Amino acid sequence: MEAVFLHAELTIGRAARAAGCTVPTVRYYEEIGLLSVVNRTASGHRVYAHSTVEQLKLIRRCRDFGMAIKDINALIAVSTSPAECDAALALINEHRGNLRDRIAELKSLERALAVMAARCEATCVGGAAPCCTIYSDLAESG
Amino acid sequence: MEAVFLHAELTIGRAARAAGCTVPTVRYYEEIGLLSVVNRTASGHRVYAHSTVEQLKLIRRCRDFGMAIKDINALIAVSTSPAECDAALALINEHRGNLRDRIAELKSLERALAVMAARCEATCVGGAAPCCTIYSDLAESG
DNA sequence: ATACGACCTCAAGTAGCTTGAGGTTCAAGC
DNA sequence: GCTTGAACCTCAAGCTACTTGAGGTCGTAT
Repeated sequence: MEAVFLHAELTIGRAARAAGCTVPTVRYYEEIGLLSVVNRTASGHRVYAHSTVEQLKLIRRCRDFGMAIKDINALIAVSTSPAECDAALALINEHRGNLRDRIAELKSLERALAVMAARCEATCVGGAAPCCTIYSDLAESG
Repeated sequence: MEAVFLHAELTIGRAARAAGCTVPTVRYYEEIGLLSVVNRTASGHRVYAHSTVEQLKLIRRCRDFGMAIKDINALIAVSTSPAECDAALALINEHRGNLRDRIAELKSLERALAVMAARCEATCVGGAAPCCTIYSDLAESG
């Protein structure tokens, strides 16, 4: 008897692979209540229905988007009440704003580092100036 | 006697403000050995010399740049051996690469979210479509 | 029969701090 | 000289989002 798992039901390992995360991560999501508690085989192994795997994929995708778990919980919460499209859209747009802010921040950091590297290369020619500009640049507010 | 602290020596509160972080953070840096152990007054209050405050500023600036503490430790380590400009520059450039990768990643996420939001606005006109596209978009691999 | 991978639970570790409890010390005003 | 309130002290625990490890069971292929 090997057909214990129907085509739509997966072990935790296969569910994790389908969602692109690790097995302990899946168990962790269940533990904190982000993923609904799943059925078990007689021996205690978890069995994942197709819909649960979809839920897991959604969670992973949101995490990959940099969303915090509490925000994903909020998104899932509004998804359970039908036609709460406005709320979902608002959450998505809020997160877009966060992303844009973070991108701008990182860009300015990268520019500052580029300036520092260029100054070092110009000043510490030969690679052995004891007065390397990098440390003084780092210590300055900028 | 109020001139216990010379003009170059600061309390932990002033040092933290100078570096733009909190007091517990400064103590934490000392605890983990990132910041050197400082002198104390007779009553046990920490006293920060100008050079220590500069070191703290450097640490905070690197953290603001998104560098991990172990990387900052490496940078400080090369800074103690004179003329290790090459090593410092290599660390900086490595971090620039990390930053650029992260920026590209976030940009693609933002684009994907923008597409999702646009699709929702186009499909769920009126804000109450029960078939909102956001959830199916999120569940898809993208 | 035996090996081996995949599964199980529970506990602790990770980064980089923050927060809280409970108690001194300092500087200023009266 | 006394009191108030801010700033300091230590130690411990909490936070996010997981990962890692120990020690054991289950499933299946040979």
